[in-house]
Amino acid sequence: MLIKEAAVASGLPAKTIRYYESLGLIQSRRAGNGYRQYGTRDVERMQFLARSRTLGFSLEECRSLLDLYDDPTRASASVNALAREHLDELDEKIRQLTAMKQTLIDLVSRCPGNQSPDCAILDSLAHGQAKQ
Amino acid sequence: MLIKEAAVASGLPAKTIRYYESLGLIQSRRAGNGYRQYGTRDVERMQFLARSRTLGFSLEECRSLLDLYDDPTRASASVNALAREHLDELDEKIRQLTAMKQTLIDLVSRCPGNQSPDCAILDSLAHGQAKQ
DNA sequence: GCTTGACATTCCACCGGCTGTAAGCTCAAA
DNA sequence: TTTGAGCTTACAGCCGGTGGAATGTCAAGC
Repeated sequence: MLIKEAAVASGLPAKTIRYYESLGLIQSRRAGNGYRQYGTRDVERMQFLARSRTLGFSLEECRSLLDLYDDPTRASASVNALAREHLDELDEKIRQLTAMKQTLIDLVSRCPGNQSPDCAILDSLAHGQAKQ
Repeated sequence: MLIKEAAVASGLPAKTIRYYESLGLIQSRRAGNGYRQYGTRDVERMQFLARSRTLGFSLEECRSLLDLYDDPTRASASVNALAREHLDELDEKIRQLTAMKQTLIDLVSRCPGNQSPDCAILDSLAHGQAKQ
């Protein structure tokens, strides 16, 4: 199949498939006219990448996951460790975003939100009085 | 004061101060030798930006916040609306990351994490069986 | 046979928010 | 006078794509 069909089948934009190939995450055969040609295995690989990205793995992590997937002698402990590390990264991001959110909720609650110029949000940004 | 002192005082790296100036978020006077010279007001502006960034506002949102800060005829409702929009963005990001986290927790719990190659994480990435 | 339109190709630029590096200028201290 | 720190500009790179230009290929319709 051609790239567009593979794109539809995998959920990755054609542009992204070419980009992933340039990074060595995907290979392709070429037809006589230079067009990329894909089979079921290729689409499965694309879906693997799409799902990994959906879980927030970086492309380098995706590369490691694909390497493990391709290696029949892998230990599931390796995959597990990679996933746990990513879980830690997710936790840290969630923690940071939640801290931002809480501070902002507090500020918004103390800003009258009317026609007056007085605003706890700007005061806090200007003078660092995030709390009280 | 010179850029390094302003950097220490504001918490922004000197490089970032120059970058913000290139975007028009900060202005600077120049001494005869071409060196940037900053005063207390400039450092306060940098701190304003640093705090806004800490809360996750984009640089364009920071620009709007600074514009409002500079405008004595502003309505706090404008600031409030900007903050609430950002709060929505934060909520959405947290929601996505939490969804990733939950899926990953589930997968990790079903991966033995031993020397065997069988792994629920890879199975799920390969065949989409995220649940069960 | 010719045109049209939907595909395909490569290559380069851009997004945000910096960060690193290189080449060169300025200045105070030893 | 020379060193070394600090300043300047300009360009490249990071991540994960996305957009666009210029060009090539192919099947269908006239």
